[in-house]
Amino acid sequence: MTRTLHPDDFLPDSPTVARELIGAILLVDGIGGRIVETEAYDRADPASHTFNGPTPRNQAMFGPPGRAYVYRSYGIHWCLNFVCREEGHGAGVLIRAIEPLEGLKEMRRRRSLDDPKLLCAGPGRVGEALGIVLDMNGLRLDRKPFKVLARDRDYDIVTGPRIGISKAMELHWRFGLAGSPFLSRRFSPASRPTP
DNA sequence: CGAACGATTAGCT
DNA sequence: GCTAATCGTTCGA
Repeated sequence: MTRTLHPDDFLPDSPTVARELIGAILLVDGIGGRIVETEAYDRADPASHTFNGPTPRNQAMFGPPGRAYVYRSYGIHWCLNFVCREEGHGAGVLIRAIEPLEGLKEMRRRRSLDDPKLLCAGPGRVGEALGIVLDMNGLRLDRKPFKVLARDRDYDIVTGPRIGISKAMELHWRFGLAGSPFLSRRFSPASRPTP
């Protein structure tokens, strides 16, 4: 039995939410799959878009929890985050990789790619496969076009430093489903499953 | 107003 | 492993 996540489920700190999201199902207009990799960001976090306070781009992250924060990465890719904490805090979770389960045909068409292991293995790839666009910025995650279902059981989780950043490398705020073939990158062998 | 810089990816060595 | 591609955001002058 699965439960649709409610905005209140996103009130805890972002590393806690990022960990809870491993194994959850994310669908956009019915297309998507199981979340297998996430990263947490917080206001008091030099690597976060919100570190220097509110700007036009990051306003959604300072809005209420349980909403989408969509941003353009490297002028090319649309990346999806889930806003966490109480309104005004500025925290969120980046969705970095998904195990494709629903709408494989449409995802393959959007990505011009067959290999399911590469369809959603990275935040930009997730954005392309799920059809994320800027119009979705700020939308509630418990309403169309989104559907987010809580994980149906416990999963073994691995952690490590976040990818593609140069600050706060000491924070191990990247979370992954242990052994998943759908990760954007392997976790360091030194990273061990956590309880 | 100009310029540097990315929470990345694909393609090549 | 290395780098070009590509453009909106952000910050300093």
